[in-house]
Amino acid sequence: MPVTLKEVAERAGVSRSAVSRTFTDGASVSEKMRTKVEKAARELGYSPNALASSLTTGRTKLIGLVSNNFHNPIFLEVFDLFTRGLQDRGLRPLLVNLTDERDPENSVRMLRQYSVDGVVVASSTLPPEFALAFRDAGVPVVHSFGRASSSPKVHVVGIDNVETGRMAARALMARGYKHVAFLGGPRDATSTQDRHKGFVEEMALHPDVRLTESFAKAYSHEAGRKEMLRLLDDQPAEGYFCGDDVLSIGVLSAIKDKGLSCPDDIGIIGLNDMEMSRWENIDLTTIHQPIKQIVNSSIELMVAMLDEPDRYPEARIFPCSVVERGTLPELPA
Amino acid sequence: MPVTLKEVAERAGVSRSAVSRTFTDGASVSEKMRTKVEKAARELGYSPNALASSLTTGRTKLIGLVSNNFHNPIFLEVFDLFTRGLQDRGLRPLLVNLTDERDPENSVRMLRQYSVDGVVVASSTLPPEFALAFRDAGVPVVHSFGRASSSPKVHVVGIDNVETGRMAARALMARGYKHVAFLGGPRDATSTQDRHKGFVEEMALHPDVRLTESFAKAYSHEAGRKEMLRLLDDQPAEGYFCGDDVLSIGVLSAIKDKGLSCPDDIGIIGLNDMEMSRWENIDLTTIHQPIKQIVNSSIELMVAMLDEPDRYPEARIFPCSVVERGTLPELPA
DNA sequence: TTCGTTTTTGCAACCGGTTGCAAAAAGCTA
DNA sequence: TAGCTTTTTGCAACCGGTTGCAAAAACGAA
Repeated sequence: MPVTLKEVAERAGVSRSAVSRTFTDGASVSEKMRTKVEKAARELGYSPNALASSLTTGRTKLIGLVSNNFHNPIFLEVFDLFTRGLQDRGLRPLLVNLTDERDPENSVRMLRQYSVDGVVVASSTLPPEFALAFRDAGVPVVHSFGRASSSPKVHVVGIDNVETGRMAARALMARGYKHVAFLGGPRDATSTQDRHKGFVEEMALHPDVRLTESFAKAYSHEAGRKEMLRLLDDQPAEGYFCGDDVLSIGVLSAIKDKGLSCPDDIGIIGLNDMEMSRWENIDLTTIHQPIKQIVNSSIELMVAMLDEPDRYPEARIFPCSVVERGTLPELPA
Repeated sequence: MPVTLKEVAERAGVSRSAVSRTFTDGASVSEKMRTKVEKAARELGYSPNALASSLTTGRTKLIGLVSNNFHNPIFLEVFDLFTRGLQDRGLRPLLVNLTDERDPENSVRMLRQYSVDGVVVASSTLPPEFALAFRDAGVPVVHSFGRASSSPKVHVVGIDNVETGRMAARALMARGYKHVAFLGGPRDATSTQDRHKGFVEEMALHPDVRLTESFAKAYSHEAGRKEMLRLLDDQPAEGYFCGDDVLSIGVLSAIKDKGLSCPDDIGIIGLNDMEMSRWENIDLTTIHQPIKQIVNSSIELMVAMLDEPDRYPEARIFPCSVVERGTLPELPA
């Protein structure tokens, strides 16, 4: 059983308020009082109960961190950045795994029971309704890796997925391919839809080039591999823009399995530039998504919202860029 | 601002206790009262404040999930299993990232401020002092993937790392190698020490076989790759037991880089059998660590401890087994 | 219908803190 | 040293719940 304020007060021979004040910064306490209380606290090994104080202050410093894809290694990087960034600001992440959860209300209720100060939805595949549900419940929310609507209802930090689609198309066109393909992530994810849109738009400028399209069931290795194995049975394209990196790696695995080689037989460009894509035995050409900036910006936004809950929603969009590696042929000079 | 108990009580025209009771199971409430209160609660959109109730019950249902390696993909699997398993039991994981944290006291203080009901230390590299510090603070603790001491001070769930070392040695010996090597993880991790011990012990039975040893700085791709590149400049062994899977993959990358091939020039066996090792373009021969069982058992143990805090500490050890894949030559028939 | 039992309900105190307010102490000026 | 300000301190109420206890209500038996 932990030491309480009252015990410290008794030992120091002062009132409970005095103890409370020495532990709240900005409160008025004399130097003499402070040292006396701190001494007693140290001797007793006291540290204040954050949850009890939240009752009166209305602040728990708890932030819900909501995600749904625990099979995509990029989220390990995302969790690392979020946990450290939040910790550095004295906030604590309450991790929520929404795999298999379809009802936003459910998660809202759960996080509200814990009076989280805010919620970060970190996912490009969760429908916008989740972020909205939190907003409607009066909880500050940031949707990281979400879609930047033109009239955003919630704060969004991420990238312009339509533009990345165009970028990928241009990268493939630069190779002179005559048949390219879009192999997207799950159809209902806004990120997939936007990347698809941009890709198709850009390809419309090249009516002579054949374009095929398909979609994997998830942003995962297995889904990418399965879909590609299917495609390879038919008439595969020369170059593929894959939904994301982990999906790309699944695709690479399928290509290798069929005895084909990348980039000689088939070229691949992914999206994310996760750590693994840099590994020399993967060496994936991909579009860099600045996740560090996105996460840090999300955290800053969250912190700002804690002081200003009705802050006007904004979209923060970070530019991406192609990282040339080994899964597309070298560019002609 | 959320609805409170009091408001529900007023609307239903009953006492606050009555409302409280309808939301605590096992409490005595008449059917009539229950429906009346539930109606009012529904209309107001009330859900009880878990933190406030924790004040009197002494239970927050918050579990600290402590880890320090966010660069090893296996931990994404571990987080997935933990978050889901805890959620299923009505518990909530408070994620703590201990990268760069050297002082156990610090993390203890932090988690105590949030009155977590228990702590799971999920790491094979954190020194036992961390788990001990929690225990000494009177917080139920399970060390998952920790070392099973003969006189355990805290609950440990994991594998017999010494035995895995022996296993790996036998697997390499079965290939008839005359020069094998141990390429461990960080020297100060108990898991590294134990795997090393077992490996050396088993190799002592083969005095004719040359044995070399080295250690990478972390269980990470980069560390494995760096160390292997260094080793390859000298006189490499024929077969390597690598600290874990992600390290193995780093090693594979180094091998490929030097124009060598695996398993023809050099054989590799890892440890963990993480999802990625099954990927066809990695196809790592490795020792399977039953992480699903370990995680679930850890959770069960934690749940048991919540009811029985002074439960006598036990070690739960799960057997491992070699998974034959593509990075060791096929076994002679 | 009455009386003893059992169940249901409300009161009030408490969990571990915070905070507005007024009294007490300290500081300053003359 | 008196008189006025400013700072420090303690009191007491409150945050949103829970719970032991006793009163009230419902039940059952005679």
